[in-house]
Amino acid sequence: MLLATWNVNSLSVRLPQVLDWLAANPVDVLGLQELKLTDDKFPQLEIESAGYHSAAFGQKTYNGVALLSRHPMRDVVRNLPHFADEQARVISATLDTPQGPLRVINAYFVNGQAPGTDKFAYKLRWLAALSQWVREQLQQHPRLVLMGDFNVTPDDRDTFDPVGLAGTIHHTPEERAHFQELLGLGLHDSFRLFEQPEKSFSWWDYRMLGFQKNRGMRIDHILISDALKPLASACHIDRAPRKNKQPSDHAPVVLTLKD
DNA sequence: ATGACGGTGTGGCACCGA
Repeated sequence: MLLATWNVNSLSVRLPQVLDWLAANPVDVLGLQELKLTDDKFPQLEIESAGYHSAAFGQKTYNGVALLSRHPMRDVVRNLPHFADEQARVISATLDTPQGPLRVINAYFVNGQAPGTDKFAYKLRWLAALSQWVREQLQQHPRLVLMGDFNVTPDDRDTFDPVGLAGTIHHTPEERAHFQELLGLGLHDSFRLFEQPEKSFSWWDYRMLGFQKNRGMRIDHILISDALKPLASACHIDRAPRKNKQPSDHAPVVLTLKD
């Protein structure tokens, strides 16, 4: 069973790449972020033709998330129930897989701009609300996955310049403490369950030849619950789509679970 | 210190992302 997350930075622009990628990588579940389109413009038919059920939660211009699944989905929840938010950032659903139900939370975490800004304060409030939601969901769904664009580097290993970028956005102690809090709920960073190449990143700046110089960050993650941890057999970042013409600035992260 | 690149919306640019 394969699960993946990918910030596509506009699904309108990236749909052909998503369909190509799914044809080459027929994952069971794909969480998408930054759709940047409203639900009436969501390409449900094209995705269905590729063999996927879908549930979308979009908005105009910014944000927007969706879950694509080869297995039927139910109990879809949009955004964080106890956190009023104008921004479409979270979609949760239960997938009925042959191995049993799997709860998947797919999120586009707040960027936060810079410490000390209103956006950063919003990020910290949003992170606290997310933790509460994940805590509740874990109580009901032991087989749980939290995937998405976290906009947090968990560790100094996860950034190209840990010294120069120390304390800047995506690298602050507050953001990393929230990441640890998620792990403390009983989740595991599936990427770090396996040996990985040094300087493994999932995002690279479009500017200044970021990808070519591997000046990136690992900010896209797939966290899995205690019950799923023994089933994880591999996790990798697929850099291939970043080499496409008109790429997203993010690359997909792919997790393999044993059946 | 700033902008660099790319997407959107709307407009001749500004805003946002990370």
